[in-house]
Order: sequence, then structure tokens, then C-alpha cells
Amino acid sequence: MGITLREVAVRAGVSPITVSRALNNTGHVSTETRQRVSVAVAELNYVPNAVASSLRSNRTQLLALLLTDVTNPFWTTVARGVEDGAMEAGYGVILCNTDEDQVKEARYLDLLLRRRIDGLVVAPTTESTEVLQHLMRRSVPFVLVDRLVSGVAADSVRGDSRGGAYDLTMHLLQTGHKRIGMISGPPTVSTAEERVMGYLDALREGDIPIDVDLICYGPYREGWGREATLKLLSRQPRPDALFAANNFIALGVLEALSTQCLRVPEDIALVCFDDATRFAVGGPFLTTAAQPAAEMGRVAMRLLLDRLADPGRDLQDIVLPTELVVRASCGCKGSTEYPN
Amino acid sequence: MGITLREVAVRAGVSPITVSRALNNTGHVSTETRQRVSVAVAELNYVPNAVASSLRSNRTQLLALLLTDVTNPFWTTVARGVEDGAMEAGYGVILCNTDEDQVKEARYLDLLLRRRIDGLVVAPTTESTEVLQHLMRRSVPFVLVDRLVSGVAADSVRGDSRGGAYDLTMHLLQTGHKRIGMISGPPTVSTAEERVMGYLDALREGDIPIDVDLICYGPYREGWGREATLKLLSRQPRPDALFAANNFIALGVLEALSTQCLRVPEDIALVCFDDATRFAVGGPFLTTAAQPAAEMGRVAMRLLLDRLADPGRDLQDIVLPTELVVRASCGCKGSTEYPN
DNA sequence: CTAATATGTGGTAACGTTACCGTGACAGCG
DNA sequence: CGCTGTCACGGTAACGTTACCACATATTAG
Repeated sequence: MGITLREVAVRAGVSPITVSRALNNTGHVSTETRQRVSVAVAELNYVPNAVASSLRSNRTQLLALLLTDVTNPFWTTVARGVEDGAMEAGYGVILCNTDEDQVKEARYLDLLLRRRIDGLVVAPTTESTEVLQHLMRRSVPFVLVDRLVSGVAADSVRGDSRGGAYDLTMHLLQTGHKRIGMISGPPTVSTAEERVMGYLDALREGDIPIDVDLICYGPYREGWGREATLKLLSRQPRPDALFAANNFIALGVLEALSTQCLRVPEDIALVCFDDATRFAVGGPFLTTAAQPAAEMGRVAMRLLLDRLADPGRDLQDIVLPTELVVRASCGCKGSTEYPN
Repeated sequence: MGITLREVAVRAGVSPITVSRALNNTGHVSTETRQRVSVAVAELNYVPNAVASSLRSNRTQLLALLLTDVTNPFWTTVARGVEDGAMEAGYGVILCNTDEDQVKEARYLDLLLRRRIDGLVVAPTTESTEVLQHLMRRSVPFVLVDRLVSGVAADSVRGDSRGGAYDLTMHLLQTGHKRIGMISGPPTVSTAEERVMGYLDALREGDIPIDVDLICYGPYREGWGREATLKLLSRQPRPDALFAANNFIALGVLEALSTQCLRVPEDIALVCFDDATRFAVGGPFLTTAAQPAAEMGRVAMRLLLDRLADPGRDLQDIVLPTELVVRASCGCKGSTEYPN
């Protein structure tokens, strides 16, 4: 129950190291020997033992992806990108759900360090600073995705939150909206801040006076979307448009509007960050600044692989552009066709 | 860069084996020794090397989850359940996307076998038979989730497709619908067959004549939902209700109906298998037979752990009940409230 | 009081692979 | 001819842990 490299070597009439070299394409092996080895491998049905290899070579070819919630479609798409990139490079990926819970995060990290993973991609929570510094101390390479964390110097990929928010807000202004309520994420999360900044950029450019009562911060969650909507609707004069800073918030906004019998876009317009197209029952409807989630994942993996290849290289912070996707919810004649 | 167990042993003034025993709670270690060991561990910041442990003990404490698409919310929920269960038992999970692609499936499996994973949970595709038999030959324990595969004897968990389909169909009959179009999945997939059987059970019980022209099979995909809807709408007399055999098909149905300017439920009723609540923009709307996806994942993991503990035990096939969730799409006064 | 069992500890040898160093053989070059 | 360099392979020794066996001492049973 487990053919070893040694047995393959015996059968091929060479030494174990030669077999190792032939299989890993390291060093020089003659074509003929390589041939004999591969025959022996096939005959014996040999499956290399990556555990032994890892122990000796001190590389596990295992990476990890730490994120806050696999059930969020944005993250699963990122995960796909990460995984595909890893697979191509011969790495496996362990996926871990932190659930924004520090205890779980720490437990996972401990397990991963025991397993001697070669590196990880992290979607940090607000409180990740300590955990990440722990990683730095142990000099385990990692890449931040989507968010930056102050006090942590690492490679990173993220969407252009400020630019995307600017685009969305500008679009609302151009379609005649003047009082735009901004429902953002946690003030401690970099993306929430930047989306507000993009929103402010557009207002300033459009010479719209800024009303701080129209800007609110809270968790990136459905419940917060509902709550904030009700709050904003009570402002006088009532906003004529809402900006949801992520897809979950947008869901909450829609629910709250529906309970208030307000139609979108007839009574009030809505735009949101992130794309939630895929699971929109009734076809896509929301005007969004879509982030290239799969691309983000792939780029994150590339950064990680680059760093593994050269630990001394300069840090990179890659900002991917968002795409303004105009649909019906903003009130202009947006396309309601289904892509493909 | 890597404190070893040996160094801990020296510091604690005991032998390496004793340290091993103390850390793993195997064998007998006095409270005092245990104390000294844990002090030494803390002082040296020792992190056990799971790779070495795996090599020696022949157990990696790693499991894998093979599924067709992480971006499908049903599967991510299953994945959550699997992962949580694994985590509790001290196992790590490697998540792999097969994309219904045999080549990718085979490649992943090879990687996983090299890594000597202890077992896996598989959401099989139609063509998985060969791959699974390969696993059986290598006697790697695995559990099937959601679907059965003929010719493969293994532990399995799945939803009660037949019962759920019966419930949905019966509900449509009770609310006055008589011509129900059934849009099912691939005839080779067990769930598609069973959902049709449940549908037939209800029709027979309701003394409704069966019209085979109203039953169609195709892939569990959005595109098929669109296509099949158009086909069924051309039947004479037109169906007064549609049954979508999964969530993706339901999305396609909704799109097709929207292009035909047919309103749900006013012009035609719709029910579907699977719950897509979470990402339904505008609030939940579809009447469904909800499968307990997270539960399925947890049960799958339990079965796998049980088998790892006792490889000789009898095979189990666990069928979880579905829950009929009545909402607006079937035309009766369904609740449209949002669950928490 | 002897035998059997539980408790606490250690020595030695693997697990299967690759890092490191070494040895020829042969070609090219001045 | 000697010198250097690339190719093709092998021997030995780890990597860090635990399985297996051994051996005390303490406790209990018969």
C-alpha cells in the first residue's frame, strides 16, 4: 500500500536520486534513463509522496486563502481566481473561513503554520493587524486582497474603490439626481473610506453641497442596508438616490424600500458597488461599479508566486479598475438584457 | 527558523517522545511533566511540524472537497458545513473546483493523492464513475454529497428530491394549477430523475393526467431554464405553472418569462427546488423546496469522520428532508417577509 | 505474597524524499 | 597534453516526528 521511489529505482535499474531527478526535471538525466523511469512508474502505479518531499525540501506546495465568508459571491469569485492560478503553478489551496471572527482566524492560522504552508492570500478583517504581524515575524509570505491594513506592509491587490464610487456618483448626477444618500461600510475598513472619498470627489466636481447627514457608516451587511435606508429616508428633503457601498448593503436597501412601498427607480434611484448579477432573481437590475473579482484573485496569486520566487523584491500594490455597468436601477434607460 | 520538538525536550528536561505524548495527549504523562513541557513550548514559541508528523504517522489530517462550482451558493453553503465539521475535528480541507471537467477532476485527484489526503467529500459529475473507482482501488475513503453514482458504493448524503418535488407539485395542485411544466436536470443525474418521480407521484395522487410533453430534461443551468421555458410555453394548452428543478434553472425561467412579458405569479406560477434566497435581489420571492445545504455538508463530514474512525462499518445513505417554503411565486398568499 | 494491570518514561529506528557532495566520462580549447 | 566545463549518475545523511519495544514503579486483584 504505497510504492516508493526506491522501488521504482530498483525496477528501472537506477538509483533513487536519479528517479527523483527524472520526475522533477531537476539536474541532467539522459533520455533513455528518463524513459526507463517513466515505464517503471507506470508499471508500478507509483504516486509520489508529497509529504516526504515536503519534509525534506522544506516546501509544501500548499497555500492558503483566508477570507471572511465563502458564501459571498464576490469572495467565491476571488477564490476561483486564486485557485486557478495556484493550480496552474502546481500549488494546492486550503480555503479558510474566518467569519470575521478573530478566534477562528487565530485557530486557522495556527493550523496553517503547523502545516508549513508556503504562503497565503488574506482578505483581512479590521482586527487582522496582530495576526498579520505574527505572520511577518515568522516571515511567511502573504498578499492582501481587497483591503489594506494600516501598519502592515505587504503586497496587495484591490479594486479602485475611489474611482468606482466617483463613476457611480457622477452617473447619478448626470441623470439628474441631486441628493444622494451614501451608505458605506465600516469606517475602519479602507474600501469604505475610499468609496466615500470617490463619492465626495464627484459631488465637489458637480458643485453639489455636501450634506454629512447623508453619509453613514456601518457593517457591510444586509441588516445595515435596511437600517441605514430607513434613516436616510427620514432626512428632509428626502434623498432622490441611494449609493450602497457593497452588494449586501444593496440587498438591504431594496428590502427596506420595498417595505416603504418605494419603487426603484421610479421613486428613488439606487446604485451599488460590487456586482451581484449572477444571483439576481429576475435578471440583473442594479447599476453597479463591478470589480473584476476573478482577476483580483488571479493577480493576488501572481503576486504571491512572484514573492515566493524572490522574497526580496519590492512590495507591490495593484489597483484594478472597476467597470461602470449601467442598468435599470439608476433610472436612466439602462440595458436590461442578459449578458450571454 | 524552526524550533523542533527535540529542542523543546531538552529545555523541559525530558525525552522527545515524552514531549510528543504530552502535546498529543497520547499515552501517560504526569501532570508535572506536562506542565514543564508546556512552559518550554511557550518559551520557545514552538510550532509542531505537521509535515514530519504526517510522514511518520501516515495521516495528514487533510481532507478534500471536490465540487463542480464554488460560485454556486448551494455548494458554498455545503462547503461551509463540510469545513466547519472538519475544523472541529482538527482536519484541514482543500477545496477543489472541477467545473464539471473530467480533465481538471483527474488532475486535482492526482495532486490530492500525492498529498496523501485522508479522505474526501465529492459532489460527483455524471462522468465521475471512473475517478471514484480509482479512489476505491486506492482505498481512499470518500463520501458522496447531493448525488449518487451508479456502480459506486460509498457513504452518501442527499436531499429528499422525490419528497420535495412531491411537496412542490402538490402545493401547485392545491392552489388550483393543473398543467404543470417540469424542467428537470440531466437524465443521468440521480436528483433530476427523482425530482421527476416526485412530480409524477403528486400528479397521480391528484388524478391529473400525465403529459410527457410537459417534462423536459437538460443541464442544471440558466440557459437551459430559458430554453425549456420557451419550449413549454408553446405547448397547447399553455401550462399554468412551471417547476424548475434547481435554482439556476429557475433564474433562466424568470428571464424567459420576462422576455415574454409574462408576470409571475399572475400569468404563470413558478416553483423551484433549492433555495436561492440569499442572493435574490428584491427579497425572496420563489416558492421552493429548500434543501438544508449546510446540514448536508456537516453530515457529509460526519460520515467521512466516522468512516475514518472505522473503515469497516456499513455504508450509510442519509436522506435529508426538504422544507416547503411558500412565497409569492406560486400565486397563493405567500409570506414575503425576510427571514431575519 | 505473587500475578496482573496501570502509569510514566526512554531508546532506536524508521517514514520517503531530496540536499549536498562526489565521481567519472567526454568535449572543447589553447 | 593538461585544463575547464557540462553531462549523467550515485552515496550518504539528513528533514522532524512517531511507532514499536522496553523497562521501571505503583496499584490492584486473587
